[in-house]
Amino acid sequence: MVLTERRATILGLVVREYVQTAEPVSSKALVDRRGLDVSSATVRNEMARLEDEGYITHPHTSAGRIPSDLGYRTYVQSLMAEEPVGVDEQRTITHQLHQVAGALDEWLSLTATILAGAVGNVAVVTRPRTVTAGRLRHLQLVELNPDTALLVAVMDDGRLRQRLVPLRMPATQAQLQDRAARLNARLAAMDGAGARALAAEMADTDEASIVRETAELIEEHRGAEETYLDGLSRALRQPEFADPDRMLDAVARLQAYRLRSLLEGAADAQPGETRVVIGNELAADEMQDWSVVIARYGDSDAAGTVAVVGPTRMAYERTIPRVRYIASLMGQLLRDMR
Amino acid sequence: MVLTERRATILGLVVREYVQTAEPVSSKALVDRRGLDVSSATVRNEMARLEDEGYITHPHTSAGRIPSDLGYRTYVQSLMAEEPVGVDEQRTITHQLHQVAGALDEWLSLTATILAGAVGNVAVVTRPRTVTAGRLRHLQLVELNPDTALLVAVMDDGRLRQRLVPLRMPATQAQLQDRAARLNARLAAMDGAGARALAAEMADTDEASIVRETAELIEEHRGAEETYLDGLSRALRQPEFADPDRMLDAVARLQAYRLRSLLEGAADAQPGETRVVIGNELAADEMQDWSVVIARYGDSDAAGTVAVVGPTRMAYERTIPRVRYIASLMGQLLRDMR
DNA sequence: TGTTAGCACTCTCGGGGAGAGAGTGCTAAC
DNA sequence: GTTAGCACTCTCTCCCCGAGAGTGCTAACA
Repeated sequence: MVLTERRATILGLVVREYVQTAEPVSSKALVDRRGLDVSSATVRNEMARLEDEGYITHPHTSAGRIPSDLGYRTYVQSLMAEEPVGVDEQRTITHQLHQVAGALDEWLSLTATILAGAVGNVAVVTRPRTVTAGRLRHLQLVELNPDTALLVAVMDDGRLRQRLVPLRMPATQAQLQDRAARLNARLAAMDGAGARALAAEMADTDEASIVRETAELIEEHRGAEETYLDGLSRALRQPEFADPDRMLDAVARLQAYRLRSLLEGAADAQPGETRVVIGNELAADEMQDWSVVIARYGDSDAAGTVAVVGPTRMAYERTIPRVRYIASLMGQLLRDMR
Repeated sequence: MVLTERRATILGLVVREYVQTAEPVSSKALVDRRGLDVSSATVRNEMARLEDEGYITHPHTSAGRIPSDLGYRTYVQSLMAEEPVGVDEQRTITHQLHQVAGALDEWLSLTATILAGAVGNVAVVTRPRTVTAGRLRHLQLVELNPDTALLVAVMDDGRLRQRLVPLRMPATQAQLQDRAARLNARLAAMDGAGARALAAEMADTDEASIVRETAELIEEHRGAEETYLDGLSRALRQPEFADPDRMLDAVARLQAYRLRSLLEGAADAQPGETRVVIGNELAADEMQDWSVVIARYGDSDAAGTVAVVGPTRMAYERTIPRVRYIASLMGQLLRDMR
């Protein structure tokens, strides 16, 4: 059964009104506040049909309607008009972003803060990862004391990893420098397995153990995903968290490391594409009240994720374009960096 | 007016009982559950005196007593018997800690998690900083593409900082290497001001701009404090946060960057010393319901902070020795690293 | 003089209406 | 197909009341 035009209008109004007020929407409220030119009785009839078809529900008999997940989905898919990011807002955002150009991690964390502020929900940003994700670009050895050196690895996604390595033979900085240069020649662009293989075929010297440590660093790096999150305390002010149990639940759930499963859903998305996952569409059973708006940024060389996480009652028409905008900005900045 | 022995006993019992139950403590409860061998009427008399002297208070006429900040202070100072960290607990902790030896940042974040788990409150750990805090140990240049290099600075506290530098003259990795070696000779152990002065007296070349960027990195690094925090969602389960407003307030307040003022109070503490700051002793007016147990770890070369933050109703006898134990472990590990 | 039993008093907390209000679904008329 | 009217349902809030917990005071006792 396809939605008649009027029912679609009413559904749209129900969603907008509910998103704004967080109260079940009555037929009368729609007529009075949204200027429908039919009577509330007609609206009630239509609402009953919408409920039959699964777009809205009833918390109890004498309450207004709230959108179901299907209702939100339909709204996002075909009823909503996106609210574009205004010129002023664009200017503010780019201005804030350019404050810290140069240091990727500060820049990512700032992006999460800006996005969270723009949409009033929790924002998550992941550091861009290269497709190969885990090849060495360069390594360096720094003398700390006669029998310890600091091994610094620059990975192909521009991230650094460090580790202390004990030296059996004391070495000066100049000697370490030479050694690093030699190893760079052999290890450049290698992945963990390659480095491991190389270490295996070397004699048991300090150099072999450095190669072994490097292999470990590379593999460690492959698995590590760095996420930046902000906006929690503001998101918790929303009425869905008025109950302390729910609030506690949200806090526990939004620990960065638990978000991964939420973000995985968009791993295959193309940069430029923005996905919306609503309520029961989320794989995680215990997150049925949540929605995620998610986009990938970057290009075929290196890509990361930007997302907004919040209750299903979310201002999708604001959130979606803002996630998209931030993602495109980040893609641009990432290109500029190279 | 000095506390009589019996009043001291009663105060101690009130604190212990209240910490355990989170309910105001009645005279009857003390006699029944804590085995005092006087009548509840006598206890009531003593409680009235304790209240006159400011050690305990009354939420309302017909409720039991709860400790005041002075009551907790007295308890911590002279009534409490510390609950030592058991052998099993020690083993568990050291075992967990040794899982990640080698990578300082993972190790710090794990420490926060372990401590939070051990005391059931929020734990905060800061990365050790050197006293000079902001001298360069070593710099390195890595070629990214013909006109950009990655500047990697190893700071004297072992932390890395990176920045992209544009090159006017394209350079190969080998050339960059030479350049880095030359600059290292001139910049070694310099602070930000020194590097800045050096840049000023150099001709306007790529090298000068690298030195300038390095100066900025050093100064940036000086100001940066890295804090690791864990245990929030567990701490929020305590009854003091049953009210959603209070919970929200706590979440907003415990954002890592707001904790600095709390931790500053112990900046002058010696490693080995554990400080307790209770309620109104905290400088921050809006944190009067909170207590902080704090210790410094490290030595005269490099030191950081370990702290537990929670409601004034805190199991001090458990928390204090655990903070101290973790701090001493960290000091040890830090020594081993060098 | 310190301790204790007894008792009146105070305050909170939870449950149980009761009434107001909001909103629906249905019916009948237009 | 639309609408007015109306009975009905359900929640929400307020208020009241009784139970219970705990105190402070007084007077008796050791």
